[in-house]
Amino acid sequence: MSLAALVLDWFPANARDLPWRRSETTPWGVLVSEFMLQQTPVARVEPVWTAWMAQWPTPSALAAAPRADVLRAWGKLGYPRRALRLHEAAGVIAVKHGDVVPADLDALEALPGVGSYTARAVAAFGYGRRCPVVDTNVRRVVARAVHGHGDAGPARTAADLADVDALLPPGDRPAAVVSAGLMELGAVICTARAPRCGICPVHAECAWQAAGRPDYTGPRKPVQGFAGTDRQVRGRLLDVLRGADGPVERAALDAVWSDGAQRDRCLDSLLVDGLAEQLDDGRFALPA
DNA sequence: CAAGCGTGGAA
DNA sequence: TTTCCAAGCTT
Repeated sequence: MSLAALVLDWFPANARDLPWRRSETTPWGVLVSEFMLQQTPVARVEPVWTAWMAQWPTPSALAAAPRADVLRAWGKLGYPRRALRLHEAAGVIAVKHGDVVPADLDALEALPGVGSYTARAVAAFGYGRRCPVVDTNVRRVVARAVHGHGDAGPARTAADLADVDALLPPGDRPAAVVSAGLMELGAVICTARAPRCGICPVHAECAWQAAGRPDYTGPRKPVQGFAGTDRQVRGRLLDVLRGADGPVERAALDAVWSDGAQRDRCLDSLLVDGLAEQLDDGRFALPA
């Protein structure tokens, strides 16, 4: 039995019941979920996605909202520039695509905040197309099950796509199911640390098992620090703006970080990014 | 192309 | 406590 066939058997019966996977979810709902899931755990996304879709069920609905509302709804998901890009993308979809999320890869990738992964995920999960989807989960599953390595090394974009393309069955529907299944496998079974090989549906066909599960010896991705970085400072500044009912005095922002030079630099960068605005009276607020 | 971009749960 | 990591994108 092939890897794809094993995944095809396993996934429908074992898939987590995530709200964006339900049959009534629109491609717009899928796109929103993919934005939120970029570098962010499923558990944190679920409640935000549900509230978001209730408030903005279509691209045009989101596009009509003030950025401040969008940033508050995004809450503490992290990387708030994603929220602005989703807002922008919604505007493009509303005016250039008749309020319908495009199914075409090139049109999808032209949207702000949509790269190769997100475009392919929308095509596969939103439209049921046969379209190789390569994320960190899939790369790890392929590295192990196909290549017998302990983990995926640095991305090899074209080769990664070819690897996955070679796994997918020919039809749109089964290929889309396998794509979702490969991601699910990487998320819940073939995990980065402590993979659950004992209950893995692909165990019998896994090259890593066959090779005796050798350790990964390649280069490790350096883990990003956080404490003391601009990212932390920006997060604190934005948290003040999100939590305030209206504009805040500079003093309220000064209080969140003692290093004035770093604080000023971060506040400037938030203004540049469109995540904050300064009013004529000198106070600061989320953008209108 | 390497670096920068948030946040918080789990090991 | 510290470290690692979670469905990437942009410049």
